[in-house]
Amino acid sequence: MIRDEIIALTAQALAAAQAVGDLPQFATPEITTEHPARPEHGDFSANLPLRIQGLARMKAIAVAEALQRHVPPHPAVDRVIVAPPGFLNFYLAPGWAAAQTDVIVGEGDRFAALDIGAGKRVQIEYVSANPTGPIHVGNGRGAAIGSALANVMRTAGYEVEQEYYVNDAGTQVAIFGRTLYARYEQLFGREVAIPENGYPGEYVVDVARAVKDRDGDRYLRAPGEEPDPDLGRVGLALMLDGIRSDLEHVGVHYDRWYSERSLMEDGGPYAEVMALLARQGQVARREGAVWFTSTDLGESKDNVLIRSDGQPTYYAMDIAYHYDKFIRRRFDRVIDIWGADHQGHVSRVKAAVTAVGGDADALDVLLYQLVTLRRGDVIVPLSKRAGEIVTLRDVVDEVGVDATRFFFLLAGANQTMDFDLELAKKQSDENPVYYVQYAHARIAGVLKRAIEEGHSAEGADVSLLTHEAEQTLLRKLLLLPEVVEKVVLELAPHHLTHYAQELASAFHAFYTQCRVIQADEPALTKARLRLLAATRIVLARTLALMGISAPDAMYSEARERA
RNA sequence: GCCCUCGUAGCUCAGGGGAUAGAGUACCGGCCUCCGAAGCCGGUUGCGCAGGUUCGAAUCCUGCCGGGGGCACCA
Repeated sequence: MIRDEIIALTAQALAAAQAVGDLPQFATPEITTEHPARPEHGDFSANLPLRIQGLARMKAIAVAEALQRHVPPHPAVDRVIVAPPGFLNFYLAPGWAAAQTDVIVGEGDRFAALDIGAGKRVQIEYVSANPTGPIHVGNGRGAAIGSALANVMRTAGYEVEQEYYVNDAGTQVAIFGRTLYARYEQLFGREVAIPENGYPGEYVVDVARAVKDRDGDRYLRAPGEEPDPDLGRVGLALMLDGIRSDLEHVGVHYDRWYSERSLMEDGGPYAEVMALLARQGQVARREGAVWFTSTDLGESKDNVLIRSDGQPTYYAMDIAYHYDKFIRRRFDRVIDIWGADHQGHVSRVKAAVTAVGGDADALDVLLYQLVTLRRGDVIVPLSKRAGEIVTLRDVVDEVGVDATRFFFLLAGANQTMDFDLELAKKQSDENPVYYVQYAHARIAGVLKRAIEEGHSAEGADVSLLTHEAEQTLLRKLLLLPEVVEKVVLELAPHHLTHYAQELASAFHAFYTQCRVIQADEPALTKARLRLLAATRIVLARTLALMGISAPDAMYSEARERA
């Protein structure tokens, strides 16, 4: 990408200046550039002179001037200017920027594809919500982040596998089974209460009804008897179908649904990893339980692996799961995306990964802050155990898939986020996603009209793209590779939404100022059609990375009403 | 009490060592004989507080204040 070429030019200038003695010799620090906030400061700015003024024992301005003399010529660079207090500012050549439209159109869907990943296998596990309840709003945030990150990392050259860890074992599942059985019994007229710590949600009744409609009373036992464990499994499978369908509905697809229960199977990771830890002397039996002696690894405390009732803890299962990720399946990188309420779990899992022979540095745990859900001024509890449950499906039905995903990607994962359902509903027509999609629809509209009127970009002379609005738009197009890189390096897909808005804004400004189709300006028309084609590709790419559609026409409820 | 995280415009959020801190929304005022006005242009408002490091701090460090999360033989 062009930014790397600017960096290379700066490095070459430094080496050349040192070679002829304009600058003294010293170890070269890492060279970076940034995009100046003000356009008059150029397209790229290097602060190298400021950073090495001490090493060079010269004033930053003098260093900058020395570097400036040695920057090799480059077709992309129009000029290099020294600016106080010691910046080296690069200005792109307008003709070169315009010519990039040909590159973009030529690369098409491959534009902004990078090779940071170098084919490394990365596993991204996200959502992984308990199948004891429907997918709710908080899970939706994890879904949007994980899915977008997977898209971007694939574009950046990683081989990505997306996975959902299904918690189909353990205490909560057992409680769900008992709740379901109580609901099931109720459907047959028995006056039983759901368990005290059970799941009060109506969806459990729906599941019970679905089972009854399909299988009748085959899971019914004599009053007072323990529930049939098969009922729990059947119920869980139905819940999972719902979860899968809710996620598919918002465009989230997994390569694999990994069953927690399967960890326990014969020859499975659980037995193997427990034996490994025992062999390494990292377990201890105390107070009837089996502990992982993680304090030896720098953890603040030991943790229970097997409870005194013989049941493995969630932590033990998670160790087995990560053993499977790192040792058995040998992923080069593993990214877990969790709600911030799992924050305390991070260092424990990393310690365990190290203990079982994995590389803890290859594990990134991306925590997203919980979503505060509101209806106006009223806080809606997200907990599945509380009365009102607002599902992801509810939100999507109200504001649409595209707006939901865009909204979740608007804030950085570390930022707590407000999701006001009333506002989201009210603003559905003004959501920023429509601003971005509208840009795409406008382009599609013009291109369609151009074809109808017999125009094409064939043989376009893009050097005619000299208007300020055209040049601004061109520069935005060239930014996508940098955005992709930033998202990957920071594991921060929210940069996509902000870029998308900037790009759309640059396009709308261009559209207003520069008429594309002009019968009496055939050459300019061709050039602008080429610019439109390139813009459309970049915009569609950006939307696709976010998992948002790029419509050729906007659905127009507002216009139909008008 | 200890650990993590966040305090940026009225509101929702970017920016996370650079040059005059941005966007959306809200509010005010302009712009359709012309490719879609779900658009464009202009105006108003801000880095929680106090020290420190640096040529330069919204950004890094320390303390304080405030919000959220965590510190189970829960997941």
